Amino acid sequence: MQKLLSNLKITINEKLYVKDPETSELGRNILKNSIILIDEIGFEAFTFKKLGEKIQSNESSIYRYFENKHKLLVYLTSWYWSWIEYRMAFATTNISNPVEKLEKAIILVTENVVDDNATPHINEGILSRIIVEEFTKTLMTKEVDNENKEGFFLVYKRVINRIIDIIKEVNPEYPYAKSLASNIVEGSLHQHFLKNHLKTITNLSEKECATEFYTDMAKKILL
Amino acid sequence: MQKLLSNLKITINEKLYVKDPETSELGRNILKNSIILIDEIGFEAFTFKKLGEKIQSNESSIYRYFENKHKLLVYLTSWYWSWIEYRMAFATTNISNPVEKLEKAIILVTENVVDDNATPHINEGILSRIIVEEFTKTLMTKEVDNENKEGFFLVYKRVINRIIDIIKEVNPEYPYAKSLASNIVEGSLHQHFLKNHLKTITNLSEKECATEFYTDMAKKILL
DNA sequence: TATAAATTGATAGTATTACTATTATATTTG
DNA sequence: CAAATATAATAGTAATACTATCAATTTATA
Repeated sequence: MQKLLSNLKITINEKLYVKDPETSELGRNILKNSIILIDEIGFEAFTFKKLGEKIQSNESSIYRYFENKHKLLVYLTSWYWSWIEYRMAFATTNISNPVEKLEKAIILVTENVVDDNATPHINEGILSRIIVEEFTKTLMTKEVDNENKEGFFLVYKRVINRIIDIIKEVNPEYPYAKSLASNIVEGSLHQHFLKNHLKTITNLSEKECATEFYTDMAKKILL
Repeated sequence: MQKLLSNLKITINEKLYVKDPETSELGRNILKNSIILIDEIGFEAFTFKKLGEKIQSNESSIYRYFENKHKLLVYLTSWYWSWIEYRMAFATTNISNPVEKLEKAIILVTENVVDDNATPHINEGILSRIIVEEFTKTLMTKEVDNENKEGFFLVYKRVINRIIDIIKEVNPEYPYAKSLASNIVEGSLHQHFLKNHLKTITNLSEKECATEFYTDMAKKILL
């Protein structure tokens, strides 16, 4: 549980952890350094043993917080989408013009993320790199249907549903609001991946974000 | 659905295999059954030992064809994109109207794939399911930059480049031809994934394909 | 303050994975 | 028919992904 504003907390599905990592120093250390280590060596090479060495703690202690590294990754990605959802609620509230609301929402899911100093043990900038490189791996497993039933991806779906609702406000006649919303969110991650690794098949340049491309897309489709 | 010309052989980057699997019975058996087994149990659980048991051959024999399961998966996905590229060349050649050409290209990368009987050891229908569930994993590794230099993803990029060229023919003023093309190809895979697993955030229904959504998108953006 | 309870650390152990190496046995080809 | 090549069988290694046990330490509570 993380305080953002004084009264707002990020809550993560209890099934994702054995012991809530936000409740202890070791737990917060696991979160902080797993983000750094996954970013450094990639999720495939990441192990609890290596993390234990990094934080000068024991492998077995980490297992008391997370059953396995997959659930840790789902935890981290859930945290990220909660953080996006929270900021999206803020950014779009009290805006009456639906087009403007959509613009704000698209900015949030397409921009380059920088660290938000409100959470000392989570570096959102690094976490967003993990989202780009590893998020789809949390979905693309043989367990996805069971995990979906358990609510592992609820926050992610909630972010997309918020965008779906705004799209419907902008143009109630458009028949593919759901696909457009999920396409923008997932597509933006993919465009960021391409700009880092397969530069020839994206228009995004090194430090550019995907906002212009997807804002242009949404407006041409909906208006 | 077109058939491959009888004398046409799909050529794959030589760095992806130790011994060309197309040149022997065992090799073709590896290809055929790896597709079936990966589809059945998922790429994470797939091992050369299990494949050896399935084809009544030995783990060590499979290692003489492929260095590791990652390269086998890249081989299979390269095969798939070559097959798509070949059919796209056929489907779009001799069509003078760029919009019609784009429609044909979009159909090829968004439709539901059924087996093409021309290749007895590759079931394209099953292979396309693997593409939906596993393709991004071939890209999203820490080795992506090296492997990209080695040309592992050339065929995939060639398919996208073909679509980029058609988009430019349709509308030379549009500034995001590359991102639109890569978004359609990757996005279509993602929409198919969502219709199978996270149905609430896509408009595609069970047996529907992504053609309508992306054709509509391309036309609204480009025309 | 004493004691119980919970947390963490250290060590050991297991099954599986991802290979490599060796040798024997088929099969193909020249 | 001999030589070359391909495959099968077996063994072995290091790493991974855990589980279990027990001791040491910290924290809570009566």
